[in-house]
Amino acid sequence: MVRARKTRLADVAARAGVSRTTASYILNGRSGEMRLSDDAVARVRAAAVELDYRPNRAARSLRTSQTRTVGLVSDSVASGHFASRMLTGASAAARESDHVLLIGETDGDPLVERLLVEQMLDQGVDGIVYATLRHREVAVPAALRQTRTVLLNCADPASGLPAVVPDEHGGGRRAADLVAGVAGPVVVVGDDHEQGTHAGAMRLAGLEEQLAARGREVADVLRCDWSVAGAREAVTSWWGTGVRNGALVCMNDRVAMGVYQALTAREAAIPGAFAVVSFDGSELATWLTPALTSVALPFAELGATAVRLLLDPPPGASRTVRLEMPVVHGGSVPASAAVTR
Amino acid sequence: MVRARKTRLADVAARAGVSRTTASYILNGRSGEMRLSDDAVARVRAAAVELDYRPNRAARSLRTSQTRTVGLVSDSVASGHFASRMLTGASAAARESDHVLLIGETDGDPLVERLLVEQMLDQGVDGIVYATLRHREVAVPAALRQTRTVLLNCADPASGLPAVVPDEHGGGRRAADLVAGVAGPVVVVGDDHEQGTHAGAMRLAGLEEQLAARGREVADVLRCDWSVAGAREAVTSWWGTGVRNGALVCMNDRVAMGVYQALTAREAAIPGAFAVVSFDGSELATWLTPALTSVALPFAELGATAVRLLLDPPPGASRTVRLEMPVVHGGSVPASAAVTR
DNA sequence: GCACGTTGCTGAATCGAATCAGCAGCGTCA
DNA sequence: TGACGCTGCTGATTCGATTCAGCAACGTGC
Repeated sequence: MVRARKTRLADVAARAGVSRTTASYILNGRSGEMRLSDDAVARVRAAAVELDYRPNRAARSLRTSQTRTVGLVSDSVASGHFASRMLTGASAAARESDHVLLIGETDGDPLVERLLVEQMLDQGVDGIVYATLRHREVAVPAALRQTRTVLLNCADPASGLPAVVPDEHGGGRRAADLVAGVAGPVVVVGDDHEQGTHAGAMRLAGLEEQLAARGREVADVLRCDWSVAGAREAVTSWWGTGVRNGALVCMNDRVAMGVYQALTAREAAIPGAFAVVSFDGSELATWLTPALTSVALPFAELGATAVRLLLDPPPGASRTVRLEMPVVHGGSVPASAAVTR
Repeated sequence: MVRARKTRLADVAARAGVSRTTASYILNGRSGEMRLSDDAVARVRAAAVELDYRPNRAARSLRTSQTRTVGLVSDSVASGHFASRMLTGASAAARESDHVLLIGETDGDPLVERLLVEQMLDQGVDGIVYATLRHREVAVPAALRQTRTVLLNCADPASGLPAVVPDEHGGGRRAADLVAGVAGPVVVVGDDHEQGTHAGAMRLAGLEEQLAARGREVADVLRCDWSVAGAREAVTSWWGTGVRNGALVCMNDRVAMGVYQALTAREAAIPGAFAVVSFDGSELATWLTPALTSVALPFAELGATAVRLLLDPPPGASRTVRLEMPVVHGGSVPASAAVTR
């Protein structure tokens, strides 16, 4: 806690033998806007280094009303096991642009949300990323109108705010490509049970579309919530239909874990009898045996993209950026089933 | 983006018919330090509400050199599947005290770490929480000396900085209590392979101590890294020793998952033949069948406690706060084995 | 030798809140 | 009536950087 008296701009200016004005312009890289001798520029630069000058952000913010600060408000992204990587990506991207990332969670409470947004606005954030744990529709709080906002992993059709989301539809098509060559029926496990969640419906739509393009179809959709137990039970009762091979497309990795449990208990071989593919690409996919082939949510990239979009908005940008969902290959699909485009 | 011209303290003062000084004292709850009429106080309060006055943080920070901002620097906490809850707890605790939480990750890169800490110091954070994904020893960067610092999930013996960590030793004793009544040998899966990691050694020490107190002992320690595959293989080769019942104490939930896979493949019943307990208490524990009984890392509490310790340091505080690891009960230990203290 | 343009800077105001030092006005008391 | 003390405030400065407007000093041309 030995904090020496900080050097101010005035100290640098004095040491370089120029005025604060001159020093300010030089250190902000705006010496071109003034006629300044190379000598003066060099002296100021040297003085800044020698004195280890670091501008006082509060003073700068007061003058410029910019804080080099980005807020990220979410329902519960930090609590999410995998979605928290959005924070990793977002904070890295903020750092790239010499900003810092402020985070806060509302846990879905609208009152907390309002207070949190106001708190961030009070702090003078340069913009806010509004994120959700699950890809879904939202209605953002009105206070967000007071600053620049980018939605992350969600959409607010009413507001028309720019958004960064995973390309669930494209992901569905990828899943189709993975299983198109598999013998036996293609069965989806876990329909879109969650109100307002985009993921399920869009993945399914992409899957069906691309399967159709390959002359295949979804034979069955097993209804269950997106949980291990739900999927296990769904597959267990479906087992009674007598199907003994095919492809099981799971709506997320937890569902796939339930599917593994159900199949393993019945000594059905993966990928021998059943190919299994999934969505999420979480670490869980690598823990299963065989490792699960999963169409991944690029969370870190999503977070980083949202922050970049907030800080340097491209001129005539499209309002919604959809990021590709890459396939993380495991061993749950027979190699022979791979269909190249 | 319709941002009306903000109301300043001067506006409030004018509307209330007092000076800025008076308004400032009243709005900061320091009217007691001055002799002020109840009437003036009421008028200022009313004016502030009517004008929706919100102090400019930059101006306040410039004057007071406090920012109501806390930094959290970590190696890769946000990327951790479960440890990211430290962020949840930390940001909630920050909000409680009208602070906001700044986060940044270094990914273990010392250069990035230095830059990140400097960036946060430049921002004028009121303090920094230095966190690690795994509970281990660290050597904090020198720049942290410039501000108040609390370590989270790590310790730096050299610095003597206050720290908040899980009570791994106590957790080990809890695990002992869970399995002390189980028939058959107590076997530990996953020794402390990671350099500088505290968790393994301390859990094991607590386990052995409490088992001894109950007249039991650790029969075997299976060496493996703390991964699903490592644990699965370790148990698989241990199977050759012919032991067909007992208790398997896993060093974390992923290890337990590997143990489940190995046991299930051999049709060894859990908890019938083998009781399984673990450490972490992550969501993974609930995904396994039967649900895993696990001694939990209270990540959210750890994060919250660290921030509280930073913001209101108790006077003669002990330097290291150890938080209890609560048991999350699943079905992987036979009910009869429970030993009450 | 004087007007004029260019070069190379500087002075002073500003952002908005916090805070120290001080000061009218009134009542009281001798 | 004048000294004194109390009440209830206010003026002016400060924090540190940004930025507009302006101005010496010098060279050049006529």
